[in-house]
Amino acid sequence: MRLAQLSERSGITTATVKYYLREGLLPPGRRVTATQSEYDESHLRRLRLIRAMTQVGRLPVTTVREVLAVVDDGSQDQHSRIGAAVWALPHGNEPTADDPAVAAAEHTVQMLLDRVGWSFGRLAGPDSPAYRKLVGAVAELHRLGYPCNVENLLPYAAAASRLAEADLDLVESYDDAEEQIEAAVACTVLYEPVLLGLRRLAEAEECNRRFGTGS
Amino acid sequence: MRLAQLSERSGITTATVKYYLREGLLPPGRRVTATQSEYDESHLRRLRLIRAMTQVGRLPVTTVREVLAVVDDGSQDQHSRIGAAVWALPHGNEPTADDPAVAAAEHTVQMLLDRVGWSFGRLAGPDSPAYRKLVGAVAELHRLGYPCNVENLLPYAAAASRLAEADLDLVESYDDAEEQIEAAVACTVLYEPVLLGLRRLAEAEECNRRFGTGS
DNA sequence: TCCATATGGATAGCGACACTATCCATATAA
DNA sequence: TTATATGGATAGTGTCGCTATCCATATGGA
Repeated sequence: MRLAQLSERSGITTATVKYYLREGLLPPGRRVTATQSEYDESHLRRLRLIRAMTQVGRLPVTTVREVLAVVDDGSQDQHSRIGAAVWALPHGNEPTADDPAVAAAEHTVQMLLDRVGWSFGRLAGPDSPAYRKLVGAVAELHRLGYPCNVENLLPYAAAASRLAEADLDLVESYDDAEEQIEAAVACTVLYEPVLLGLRRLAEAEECNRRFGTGS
Repeated sequence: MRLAQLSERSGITTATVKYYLREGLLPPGRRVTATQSEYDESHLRRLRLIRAMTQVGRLPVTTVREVLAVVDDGSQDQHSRIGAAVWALPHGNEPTADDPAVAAAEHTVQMLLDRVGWSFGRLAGPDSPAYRKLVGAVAELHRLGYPCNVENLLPYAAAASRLAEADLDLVESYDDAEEQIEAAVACTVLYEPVLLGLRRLAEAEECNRRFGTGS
């Protein structure tokens, strides 16, 4: 498969594919002559993964590059790579240090994690993007004066726990190791808008149930 | 309170406050002379709400304007406004019509909603942003070849349902009508990164439990 | 053999967006 | 009186994800 066909089958313009090549998101094809390369199905899958992260997950390309580096890192064992790839995913504003709201948030999060008994090994330590992201979000809630204590967070943690089981089940349904990692990344990202959309629908439904006349 | 103090207490530069005034996100202050206005606590709360939506929710300003229009719309009753404000919140790429993946997604979503028994009145019909967002997300999963049938979605819907109860409980804990609406919007937006962060931590935890040696 | 077409590579430009900086006439507070 | 602040208008900035253009080389069908 050459560039034009790769572009056609993926629905991405050649200019954009070249851009991804340039940025190191898409590995170069197998050089068949000095000025031509051959691409295969793995390049198609990679393009899908890139689009999932950029278009759906709205991750900046630098983050995508970091995630893909982990996906491609053959020096780690399979399970570490799944964890590490998801590890690298989060984005968004990092919380600023030396902020009292951040310290309070960190405390809240620690109590929550104690309460639900998440031990996190090296995959989700206090330096992991997911943890930082969570602390930043809780800090923002504190800063804006909205309630966010352990009691408020518990239902969220319980929900997250059940979703993680479903997610990992789905990942384990793949046989190929490479596809498992890609699925872990893609599904983590792609199910986010699903989750947020369902939550909003559920809020509307609950609104109706509590207040609505139904009309 | 005048502009400089509003800026200082909110931590937003005067230039940006002026920008929000210009864009119609922040209502003008009470004109005290020809060249000066007086701002109050409601302006501070409004600024917090704007920042929650723009900084945390990453909503474009046009969307923020639409949401705030509903928040300020006195012609509707309280409960409709809560629903309507959350209704207007979603953003992101609208699914393109005449796409087979969208049709399939719509079918899947319909079956899911049947299954969980969400009736949605006028708050969450098939034209609501939340519904469109959900369909678009499911379509993207289909398009990229990842499994997303009713069975996959059920745990997500169940989780969303429980979270909605917690969210509405929190909203109802406010006494003031205006604050209830603001809290509904703010908490819907502000708890999103919390939820996504917890989900990623939970995935890491589940990864550890299934595969990890712990070390 | 010839030549339209495609390729990889490099570089510059674009459009959207959320601010940000500057300027100005007026008005206020010390 | 005079330094400072205000509302208002307008233009500029920086980031980011592409997109368009150009070019020397190579291919492959007539």
